[in-house]
Amino acid sequence: MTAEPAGATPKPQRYQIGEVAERTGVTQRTLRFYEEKGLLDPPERMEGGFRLYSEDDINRVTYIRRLQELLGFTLSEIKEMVDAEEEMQQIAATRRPDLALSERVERVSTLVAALSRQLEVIEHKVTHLSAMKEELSAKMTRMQARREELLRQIADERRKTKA
Amino acid sequence: MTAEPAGATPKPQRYQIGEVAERTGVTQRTLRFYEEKGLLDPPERMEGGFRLYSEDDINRVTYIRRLQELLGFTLSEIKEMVDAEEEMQQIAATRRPDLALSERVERVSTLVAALSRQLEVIEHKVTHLSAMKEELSAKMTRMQARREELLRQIADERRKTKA
DNA sequence: ACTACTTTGACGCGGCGTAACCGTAT
DNA sequence: GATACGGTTACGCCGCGTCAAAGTAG
Repeated sequence: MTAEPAGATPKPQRYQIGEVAERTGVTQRTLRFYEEKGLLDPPERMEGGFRLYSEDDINRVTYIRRLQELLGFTLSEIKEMVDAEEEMQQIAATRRPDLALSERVERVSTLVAALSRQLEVIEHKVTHLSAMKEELSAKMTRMQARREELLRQIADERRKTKA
Repeated sequence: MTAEPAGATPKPQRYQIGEVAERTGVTQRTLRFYEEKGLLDPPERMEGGFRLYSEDDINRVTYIRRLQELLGFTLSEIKEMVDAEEEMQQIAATRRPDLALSERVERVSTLVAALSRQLEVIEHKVTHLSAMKEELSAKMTRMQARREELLRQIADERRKTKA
């Protein structure tokens, strides 16, 4: 019986901190640290106190890491962003679509602002990286040529010594 | 007479730490710190002890910063790279091209290795950034649509109230 | 003699790494 | 009950930011 009884909540998969660390590529220390700083909200625990993370938690971690490593945002900047995102989802889940219409516009707007900030950073980085790439590959070819030249000189040297 | 007397060394431009900081976009603290860590070699000083940087020093700083910010290398990784680069230039300048031929091949090789490492990182970053960009712009359009929708709802609301 | 700039300390902070010591899972 | 894994606490490191107190440049 792997099928769910109709109407039952399909018991959601949970992961211990070690597996989450492996899958996300961060250390356990980092996971606890993010929690401490409010970037991850406190996960469930089992009886003995072991943390149990959900898939959503994992996605959040990879999201945080990308903002950090690829875009270079600080953790406090990232916190603002994930907070905004979270508020959004709560609003989307709430079934009182009325009452706070202008509020909701506000949230969406701040989220759009955050997204466009991120997009700007990305484009900035991509252009600079491309320029750097050109430069480096040019230098690379020069160096390889130089290396060839030196190797030829060494070969000549050896022939002389033989003769 | 702005022309150089024949054979005279055209007095090289030097800059104080403040100007260097401005031009490179780092703080004075950072410049002193890089020097302390051996990333910049100690610049000249004037009588009273003020640092005097050359154009080469400035280029080095911007080079360091790009490796840091765009590629995400640590300062110790960067130190290895600039050290290799420096050795190369010394070898290129030295007018005893013989004697250390195999040595020179070694240096060039390590430099090529460093360059290809950098290129790898660049390509890795560019692909991930592009993917992220697609994702974000998709989300962006969704959010903007949502915003429009909400604004329309608000307009409707107002018409009702009026009526 | 003024003002702007620079010097060397020294402490602080963000973002974790790394034990240490103890409790939990299986 | 042995072995692997996780919990908290605490100190350390990197890459600087930020005074503070004193000296130099022009």
